[in-house]
Amino acid sequence: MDYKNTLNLPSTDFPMKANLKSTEEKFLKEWDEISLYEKMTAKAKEKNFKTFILHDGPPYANGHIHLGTALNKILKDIIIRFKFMQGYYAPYIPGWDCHGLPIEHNVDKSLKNKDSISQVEKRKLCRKYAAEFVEIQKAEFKRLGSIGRYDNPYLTMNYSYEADTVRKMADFIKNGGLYRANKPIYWCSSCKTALAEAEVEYAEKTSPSIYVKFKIKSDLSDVVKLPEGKNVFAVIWTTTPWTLPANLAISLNPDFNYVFAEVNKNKEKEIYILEESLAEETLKKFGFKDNEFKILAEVNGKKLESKFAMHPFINRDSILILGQHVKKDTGTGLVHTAPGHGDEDYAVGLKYNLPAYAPVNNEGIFLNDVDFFAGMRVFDSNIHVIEKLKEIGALVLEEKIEHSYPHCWRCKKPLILRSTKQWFISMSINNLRENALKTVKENVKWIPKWGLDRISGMLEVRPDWCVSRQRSWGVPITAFYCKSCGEPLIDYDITMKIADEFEKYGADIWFEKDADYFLNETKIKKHIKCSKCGSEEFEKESDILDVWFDSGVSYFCVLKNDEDMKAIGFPADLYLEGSDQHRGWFHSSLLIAIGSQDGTPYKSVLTHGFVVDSSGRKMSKSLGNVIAPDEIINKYGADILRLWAASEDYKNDMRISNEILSRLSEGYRKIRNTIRFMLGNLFDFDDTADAVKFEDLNDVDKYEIHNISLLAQNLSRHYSSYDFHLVYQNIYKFVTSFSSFYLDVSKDSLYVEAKNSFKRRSIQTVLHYGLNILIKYSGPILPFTSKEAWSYFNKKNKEKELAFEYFDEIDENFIDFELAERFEKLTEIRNIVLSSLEKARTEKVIGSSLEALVIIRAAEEDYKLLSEFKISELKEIFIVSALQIEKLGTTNEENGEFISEAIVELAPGQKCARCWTFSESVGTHNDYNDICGRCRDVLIDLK
RNA sequence: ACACCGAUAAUUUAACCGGUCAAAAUUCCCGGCCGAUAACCGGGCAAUAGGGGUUCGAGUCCCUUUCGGUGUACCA
Repeated sequence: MDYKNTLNLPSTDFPMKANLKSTEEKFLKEWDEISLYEKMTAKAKEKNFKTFILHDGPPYANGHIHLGTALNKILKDIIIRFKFMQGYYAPYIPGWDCHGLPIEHNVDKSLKNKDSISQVEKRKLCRKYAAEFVEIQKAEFKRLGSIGRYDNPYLTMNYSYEADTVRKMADFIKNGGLYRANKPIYWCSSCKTALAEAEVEYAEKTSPSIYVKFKIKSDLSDVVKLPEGKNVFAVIWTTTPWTLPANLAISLNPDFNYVFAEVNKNKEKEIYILEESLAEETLKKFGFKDNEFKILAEVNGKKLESKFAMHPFINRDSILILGQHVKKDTGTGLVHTAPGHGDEDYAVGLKYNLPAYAPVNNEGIFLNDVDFFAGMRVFDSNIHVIEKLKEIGALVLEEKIEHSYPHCWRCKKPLILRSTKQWFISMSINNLRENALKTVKENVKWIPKWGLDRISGMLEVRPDWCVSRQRSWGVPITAFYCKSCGEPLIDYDITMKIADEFEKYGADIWFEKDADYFLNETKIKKHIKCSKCGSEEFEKESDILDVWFDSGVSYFCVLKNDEDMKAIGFPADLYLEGSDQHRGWFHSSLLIAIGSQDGTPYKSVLTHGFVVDSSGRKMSKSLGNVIAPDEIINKYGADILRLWAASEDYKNDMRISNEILSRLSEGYRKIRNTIRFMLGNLFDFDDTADAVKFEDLNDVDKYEIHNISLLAQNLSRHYSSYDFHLVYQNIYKFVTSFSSFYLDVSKDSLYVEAKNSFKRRSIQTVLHYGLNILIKYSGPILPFTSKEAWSYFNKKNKEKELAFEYFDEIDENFIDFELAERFEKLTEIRNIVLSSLEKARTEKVIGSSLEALVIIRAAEEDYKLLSEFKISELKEIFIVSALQIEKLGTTNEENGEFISEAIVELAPGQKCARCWTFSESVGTHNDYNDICGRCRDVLIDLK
């Protein structure tokens, strides 16, 4: 007879095969229909939960998302979902960075003739372009399972955001932090704009490396005694020959000593000035042999201050000045100084009242009044400058040098330093630098903690923030210039009024109306006059703000001014971005918030590493190792991608490859299958009617309740400290051990015992308890799979959506370490039994372990432990049909301890056709002669 | 150039403050089961990047080399 139908075999419709792609798409539609996120927030608000604010750093609205952005969004989503389930009100407002050069670039590229279009029209195109990518990325983020206020995100190009950006700038006008100056800044000749430090990339570049001699004009007799009639030269080194036309000085270090070396040059003797320690080496480099040069004298650098040299090819003096920036690791110890083309040059030039002379236009072309090189592009001119130097005999040596050189982050072309008039936010006014350094140390938790060192290091050395850009697509700097004298006018009240205009019409209005509109027609202020010349005619500033200012102001626009965030949003509990944002968004947000006296914008800052390939190299098109999120989602599903994001420690770089993903899918399948098996065994279980009280549970069951409760506590802890890889690790470890021990052991009772038997209900109670925890704690990481599992989980009073559920408090009574210890010791004995069974199996004594009779010859301690259990219990735990326990003699001594051993024989009796256990009771019943007594009782009961 | 981070079996992750033979799982190999079956169970193989040092004891601390990543930057 076939007894299969009399067993309680697992039954569930939860499919074994996930088919994630299509179920995910189905669920996304459902979530959209029921407005999942809105319901979650409404519910949390209603319950007056504590708040948790994760402020989204805006990705740039250009192009499709890549794995890096996907990783970031997934991590954020895990946190948001966890916080909600933990009973927080955790509103999440995603944002996008919409202004800026890259978008303007792409719009320019799409135009046939970019100069034929007005600024206003171009801005419209940029807005449209950005809006399109916001929609594309929004769909891509939602596809990852990310939830948030996607219906109403923050966009830096929203009118209200643009207005708030200007209002925040107004704070800097008011407190004097914003100033205008003519000084060297990074300039991209191709993009024709100034750039900030955050927009500069360093790349290897080959440059000329030349030594040039400047003839000394001044009389040096008061300093040093030299032979009459010899020309004296200051020898400098530079890698940017094109800056020589702008040379105004030569810098020496006041702490260095300089030698006068006589050299034999074409049978004539001339004298070179070089730094003492570098002289010999350098002269040899120039080709002079030991007997071809002679050191005549040595003087301190200070002595040469304010002497004059002659510019090699321009009729102008070059003054010798002193500066600490002169080093002796490279060069000659004499530094060519062009205050218009270098930071240090500018700084030292200030002391000597040298102008920031930079005769180069915005395309990087020499102005018309530059002798010899007018009209040339600066980098092209290098070779001509060298030619010129050769021609006039001023070139001492020419080489090539490979060095890292600043490049534009957008067009990847080399940058130049060029002094122009720009707007800056001062690091010193209002003690910005000092205050920022103080607050990052005292008020922010950095995870990992080296984040503090990183941002502090940057804050310590960074120059004033150049915030103006010579482009169209952005928020204008609301300054004016007097038409007759050029004096700038920038005013707090006017700016605040302009902000109101932006609120209504967007920043576009700045480009549509003329200066008069803002200054007079709007009645902002009447009859404004130039403070310098009294003229009433003004023109508008054409510069816009750095996009880092836009995004940096997000805490203000979103956390302080958004309807949903007001009063609860500031400061944020958490900022979470890639570790490159220490110089980006973390930095700009901080400077703005501190600079405008709003306080620290974040309480903690969490950073993650970058996505790299399986061998640890970064993904790049040229290496061909780029994987698109889309590809992974279609092949494996978003839950697998999320599991990947959770499974690795994101504080380091995150490796990804097809192999890694397919390994991960195995892990996923294990978790899914265990859930499925648990579901299958609960098909007839009603938790309110059938659950066994904890006190009454069998010991093994109590032991598992202990394990599960401990698991829940650990998971909660790891989630709270954002250690998702430990969450995954723990879930996974639990699932495998639970499956191979408890589930395996329980199968017999679950299948064979009567449906409503205590034993079966006791186990089901554990399964129900465990499944509830397993599904809930998988929720933040695997929202799709756990939603699906949840829908099959029969529990009274449960929410339809897992996302509406909360984690349950763990009853401390469920945790019993003493009990656990007993079972852990028992597990050791079980392992001995299992290995004996394995041996017997190899020897073909048995196949299934149920064919076995096990005789345990137990050592003293083990014997004591075993006698605390009933034989029937132990039989189940070892999954054998018969068991005998004996005390061990004196053999088997190892390290002075007695080790228990197990002997395996074929079990007596016959195999029960129903439960497969071997029993002597099989064949003793007339009514059911092929089954055991236990099964017979169950069947009789069934009737 | 400098600073910081990282490198654990074929793969991915563990190992608290330095403490016993470095823990899992997946892959692979061997076997069982055929009532979770594109499943389940048992067994086996296999690692601290290289070299030094501190220590009774080091994956863990220090130095160094290699590789990878990130950041900083006045190489004029």
